[in-house]
Amino acid sequence: MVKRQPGTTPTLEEVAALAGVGRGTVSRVINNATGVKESTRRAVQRAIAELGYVPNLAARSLAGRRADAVALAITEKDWRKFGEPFFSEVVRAVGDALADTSVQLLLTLVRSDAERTRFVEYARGGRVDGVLLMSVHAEDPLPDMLADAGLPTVLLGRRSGDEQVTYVDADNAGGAREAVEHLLRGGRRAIGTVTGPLDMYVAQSRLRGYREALTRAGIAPRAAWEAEGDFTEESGRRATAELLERHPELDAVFAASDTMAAGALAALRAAGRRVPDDVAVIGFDDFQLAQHTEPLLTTVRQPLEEIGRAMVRLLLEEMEQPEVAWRHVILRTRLVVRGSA
Amino acid sequence: MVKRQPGTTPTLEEVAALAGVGRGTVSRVINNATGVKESTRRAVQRAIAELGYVPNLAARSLAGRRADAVALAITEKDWRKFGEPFFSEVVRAVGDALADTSVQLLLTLVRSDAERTRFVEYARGGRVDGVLLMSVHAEDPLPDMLADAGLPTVLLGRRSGDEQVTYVDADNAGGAREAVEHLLRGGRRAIGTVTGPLDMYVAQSRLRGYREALTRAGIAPRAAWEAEGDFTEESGRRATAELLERHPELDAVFAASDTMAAGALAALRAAGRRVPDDVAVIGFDDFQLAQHTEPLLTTVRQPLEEIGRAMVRLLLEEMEQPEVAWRHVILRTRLVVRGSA
DNA sequence: TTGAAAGCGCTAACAG
DNA sequence: CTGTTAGCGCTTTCAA
Repeated sequence: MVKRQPGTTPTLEEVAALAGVGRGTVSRVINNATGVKESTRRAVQRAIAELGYVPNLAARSLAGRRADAVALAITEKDWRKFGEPFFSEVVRAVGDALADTSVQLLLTLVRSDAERTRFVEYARGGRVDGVLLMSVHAEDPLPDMLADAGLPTVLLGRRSGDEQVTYVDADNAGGAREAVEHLLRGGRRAIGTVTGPLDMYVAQSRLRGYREALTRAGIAPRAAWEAEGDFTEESGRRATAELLERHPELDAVFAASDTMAAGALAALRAAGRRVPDDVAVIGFDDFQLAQHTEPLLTTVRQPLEEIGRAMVRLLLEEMEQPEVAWRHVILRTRLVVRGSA
Repeated sequence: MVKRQPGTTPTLEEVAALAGVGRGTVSRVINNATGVKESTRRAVQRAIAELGYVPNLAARSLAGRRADAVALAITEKDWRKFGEPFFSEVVRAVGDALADTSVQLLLTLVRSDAERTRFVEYARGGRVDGVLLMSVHAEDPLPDMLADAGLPTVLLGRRSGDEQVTYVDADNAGGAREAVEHLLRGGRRAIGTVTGPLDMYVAQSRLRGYREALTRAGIAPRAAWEAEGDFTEESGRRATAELLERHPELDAVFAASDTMAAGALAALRAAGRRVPDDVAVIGFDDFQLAQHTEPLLTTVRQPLEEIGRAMVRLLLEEMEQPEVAWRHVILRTRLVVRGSA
């Protein structure tokens, strides 16, 4: 690695010389500052065009202490998950939220300790104005490392009930409760659930919502009606198959993710059950992939667009109000009824 | 957006003061330069630890004209493709290739003209040392914009036969030829193909390889045996179904991607054909997802790990030898025989 | 409305 | 081996 041909890139100074103005004036023009005579502005712009000038961002951030970039770090050792719709949809949502700003979105992978160290140095080094984190596991120290360094940081989802870092989350318990209440209204009573991995807070919350709904309806939750998955389709299939075998009397299943709901459907059909006449299925829609499941599937919709927007908004607030220790935003989910579950 | 609390972050100067040395010495220590007495080195490191010092990267790149970061830009309007294994595998491969360097990998999305402009300014602004591009469409001006700006740029795949930007590609024609030759050796004669989108060079190359194999075997290629897909599973299914309907005599199918091969398998089975007794299928393995297809499927393996390494290597060469206009590397594919196709 | 000047924090030469 | 110095290219006062 060696310096790119020096002198090749025109500097602000050269633009100023060509336009016959001072450097300050050129700076004002490229930053759209007010108080520049229209004629000089045009002269400067002509010079910029002639030289093909592009501002050096390193110099700009050094002088202006702003990077005009934010990182979206993906901290997932299991790289296969990167391909999942949930991830790409979140990336899209955040990208859309930043679409008409001048802030460059940088996705980074943080899979190992070495990568974590490198990323923290990168972020603390002032190359980004803030960091968005998704898919953070409960034991991950990265959020605290960043927050302690004074970097604006926003999590998607929380690591525990008393997360001490700014986050955006969906109302997981409420959404799950609503789903199960829908089943109850439809006359179902023996409702099982396929949970997410229970070391994740999101999975705990959805399970809690499921139990609350049953309790409120006067039905005592039964551990035997709960089977744990890991948010993959295969786990949904397996967990549902187990559930059915142990409890043929189940007349509905609440799956804590859309992917697992797809697996649940497959398992039910494989077992010769009709859906939903025989057994109804509701999933928690992580990623708006309704078209991949079935039209008869009623789901709880997690508003990823809004989550993306909220993350960006919180990040801006973090930057502007460093006196706030942290803030939390919970977004409402929505029950989407399709078919007659 | 507002400056992060100024003065909050210790500078190299403060470290030097605390350690009682000059700034140059501190710089040497943090850059692992040789020629520093062990005792002073330790003193400096103690000061660094005490202050929690982290180098300011903007200042470093300004002074040193190096960003220590490279961008991997994903120029794909159709964002769904981001979730495909090919993409995530390439990202992983490049990430692995950079794993034990101090170079930070930054993924960026370039979906619109606005994003393209923003990214070019970012890259030209000196925030990255080079750019890797994947999934570049034939008409995309981005590679030329970057290369013209003097930025080291490496494409994954080429846009045409005489690509004038550095790229890494697989031997698509050779791989396809090998696949078809394998079918011929197995006694198949009526071999159809499902091609990729023919406005992409990679699809043209694989089609060419297919035709060459037939020609060499004394079989005249027939347009009617060729059906166009778009690298998706669904298109593979549809194209294969068409092929079979028009030409029930086909005894083998070469699919120009693994995804389409999966679709081809489904179509064959739906049509009641047995695989491979009745009709054999070979796919071009973009993404090493063999486990998702079938054990009986023989594939052409595209070496993504090596492609990632080669891209990184070429990028480094671009940086070191700006006098080379461009360079091309074609990697060998490998026929992986599973089952009896 | 504009020019001049003072840094931003670091690297790299150059003296010692 | 180590301190000093001169920038890197830009933003931002401060005068004019």
